[in-house]
Amino acid sequence: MIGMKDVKGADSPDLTATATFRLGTVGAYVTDAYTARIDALGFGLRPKHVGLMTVLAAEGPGRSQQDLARGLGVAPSLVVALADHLEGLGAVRRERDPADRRRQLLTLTDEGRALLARCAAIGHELDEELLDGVPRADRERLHAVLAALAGRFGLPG
Amino acid sequence: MIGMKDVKGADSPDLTATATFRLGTVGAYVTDAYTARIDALGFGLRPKHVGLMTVLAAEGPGRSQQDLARGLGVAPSLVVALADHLEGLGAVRRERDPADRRRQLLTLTDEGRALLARCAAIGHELDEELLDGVPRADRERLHAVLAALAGRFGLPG
DNA sequence: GAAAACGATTCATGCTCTGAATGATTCTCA
DNA sequence: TGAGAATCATTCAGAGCATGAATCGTTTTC
Repeated sequence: MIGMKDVKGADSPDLTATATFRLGTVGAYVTDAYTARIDALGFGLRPKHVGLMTVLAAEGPGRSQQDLARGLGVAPSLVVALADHLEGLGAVRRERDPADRRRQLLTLTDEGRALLARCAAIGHELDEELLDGVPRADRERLHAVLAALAGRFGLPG
Repeated sequence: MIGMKDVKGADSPDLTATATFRLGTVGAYVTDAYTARIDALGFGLRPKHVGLMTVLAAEGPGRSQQDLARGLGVAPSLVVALADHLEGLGAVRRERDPADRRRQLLTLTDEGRALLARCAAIGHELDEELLDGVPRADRERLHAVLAALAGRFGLPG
């Protein structure tokens, strides 16, 4: 039976054998699951809100919205909406930069840090469920490769 | 300096340390890159079109649109639009099931197979570029883990 | 043979995101 | 110094993708 599926012609390249395909489908699935979890918190949070808080926590306080937009890879106008919502939750503070009053400096508040911590905890819970049964060595290698790729692509984190 | 970042309180759980976060961001990045490539083909193809062709190729001809919708995890009405477009390209054939004339049986044409092959080739090219420099052993392990997860989640492929 | 169930299709709508236009502030440099 | 270019945040209209309800034809059930 070996080779039977090739009877009709040359071996067709299999898309499902690519990392591109697997990363895309698995990534979308995981993101959907995560979206549902943070939505259940009831604060109207979407992954991009968490992303914004994450870069805010990572790159220290006092980033302009322009910086954030670049860091997140989104349009500046979207950062406005994200920041509006987070500000409404008290998770983020907006202050005009005294040195350049065009800029809005965003800072994560203590409440924001607490909220981000909850979102991070949800991520860890989800990891446990999704990767249940995957050997620790495999998990670590997966994480190492993904982190390396993220760094190469200039992704946040 | 060790532990300095914890000065202000308990060690905050780090979202960027989760597979959830990494799979989400890296997956979205890779999907964007792939979307741009297949778009450059000029056939108006989006990842879901390729997904539809992929399950059609994998699960043999003669699937109803209802089946496909379940397999892809999308609403049946979306399959209509996807199939419309692919039919317009000559990549897919629509035939009423003689045994149940409510059903539309979708079949990948030879042209469809050729188109899918091109899309798969693009995926492999992208793999080469994105994973350039990643050791073969790591690539294989990455793929194995992702394939296992995809199977567990019931994803196509 | 009537009613319920099922499949495909259309359509209106929601959601996310973008890019252009606007207003305020700062920078450039003649 | 002062006029025009550049920069930042914001608003707003609109594109694009996906969904769910309504509809029509077909089949199943009893």
